[in-house]
Amino acid sequence: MVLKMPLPEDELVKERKEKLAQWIKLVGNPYWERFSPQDKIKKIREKFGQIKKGEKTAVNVSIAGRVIAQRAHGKATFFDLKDGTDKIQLYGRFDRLNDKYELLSKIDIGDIIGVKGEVFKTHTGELTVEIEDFTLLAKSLHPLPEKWHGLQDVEIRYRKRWLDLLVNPRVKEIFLARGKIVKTIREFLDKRDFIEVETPIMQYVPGGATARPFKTYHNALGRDFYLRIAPELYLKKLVVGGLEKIYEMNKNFRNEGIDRFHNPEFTMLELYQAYANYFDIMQLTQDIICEVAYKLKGSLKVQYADTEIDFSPPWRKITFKDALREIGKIEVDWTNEENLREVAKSKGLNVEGLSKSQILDHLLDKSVVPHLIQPTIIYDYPFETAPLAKRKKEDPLLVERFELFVSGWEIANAYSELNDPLEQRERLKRSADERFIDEDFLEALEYGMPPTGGLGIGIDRLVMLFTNSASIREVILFPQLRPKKIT
RNA sequence: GAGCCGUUAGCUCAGUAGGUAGAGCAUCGGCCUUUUAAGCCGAGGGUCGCAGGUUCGACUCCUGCACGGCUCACCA
Repeated sequence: MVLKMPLPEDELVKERKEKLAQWIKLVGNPYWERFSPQDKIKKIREKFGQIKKGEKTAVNVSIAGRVIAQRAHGKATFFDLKDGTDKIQLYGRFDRLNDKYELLSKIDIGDIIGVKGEVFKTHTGELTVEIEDFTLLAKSLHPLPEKWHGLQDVEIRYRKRWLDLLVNPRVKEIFLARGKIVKTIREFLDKRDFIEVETPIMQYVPGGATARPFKTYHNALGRDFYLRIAPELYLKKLVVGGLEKIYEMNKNFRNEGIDRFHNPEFTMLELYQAYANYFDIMQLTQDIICEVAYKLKGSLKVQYADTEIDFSPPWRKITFKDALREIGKIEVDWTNEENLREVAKSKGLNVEGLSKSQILDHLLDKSVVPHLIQPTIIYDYPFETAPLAKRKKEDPLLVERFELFVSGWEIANAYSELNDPLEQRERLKRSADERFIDEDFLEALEYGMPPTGGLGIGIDRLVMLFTNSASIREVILFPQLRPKKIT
């Protein structure tokens, strides 16, 4: 399978290559040029935005960026130049540039140039830099997508994200927001004395969840590895080691279906706090997400699609049992497996070959979760649904677990960690594939892990919510697509 | 994995009840020294996703395939 498409030698590319060759002959190799812009366009706009129409500033600036539009008028030419901060109009005139004006006509849309010149405002009120000198720094050998409609083809947008970012301003906004969300979370946790750690992505035993893993092979060690499906077990080993407040912003890999909520590699925040339980973690989750909303939107109300989501605390909290009954309209005694299966069937679920915990999950997913538009916490799950969670003292058939749902999706999953090593061994044996039991983890627990609260937040979905994105692919820079086969 | 929809110029899109294609932007040439989706005149650019089939003739109809989107299934 050929993954790389050769540059199509179409007319447009040929023309630009010829222009580059001409430029090298006349001026020199642009790729060797150096240019240190002293100014940023946004700053220039802030400083001079208010000057009058036709006013000249006598202030020279030096800026660099990409040409995104051109309007030639014979002996005068306008360009729009975009740097990392903003865009501004350039104006070049023959009687100022003389011989160099001819070179200016060799500049194409897409080229990266450095410019020195005076800031002024045109008669029509457009803040402009009059070109006194300019340098080509990189030639664009391909035409840019159209200025007005941008790049619409989602497939090209994802495969050639550089183009998407260049011409679709909203895309840049999404990823700036993503960066800000992640930064906000880090700052929040740092302030509360959490330590950021990194644990192995290549694991011998893929634990902490039950998704299908990706497999790989290490030559020198001569054995298989799995890409992690969750960092959970490693993080708890660190809690045993005395790191009492830790988090990892972790990429996970799950070998499952791809849809608008699932990418094979995705980002989670996982954190652990010793001497906390799931109620402490509920509070923490609420605090983190409210902080994100404030920092990003300046408000706890967020528009998603045609719904306003209000993160104002306290969030609705309801037990698993009540959620099934009140929201899902399901009356079931799940301690009676017969009854559970019957009820699930009557709700249209195909329960063939499903375990009890899977049926419980499906019941919740089908009948309850879609109704949870405003932030809702469901807590006290049947113990079968979470083999790493601690049982409730008052009702050992339940575990101290909660999940946060917003907009009908799961955003966070958390529990009081099971720290009884003997029970943990039993619970894992019962629920997991023998091969996938991490003995090191169990041994670590045997040394004694303090009572601990743990939390996982799906970062991609959180970013979807806060950027009003319909698909996870919109918030991942390079989402997974099939390689395009070229014959 | 299944169903539905999509794929036409570099980009955004029309189109043919079956007679081998158009526009705008971009590009090239000409005019134009304050335009800004600049304007005016002219030009080039397409194996209509790929491969078969039906037909005198397929971009159009049929089948298969590829890639993408949505829905479902799968999925801690």
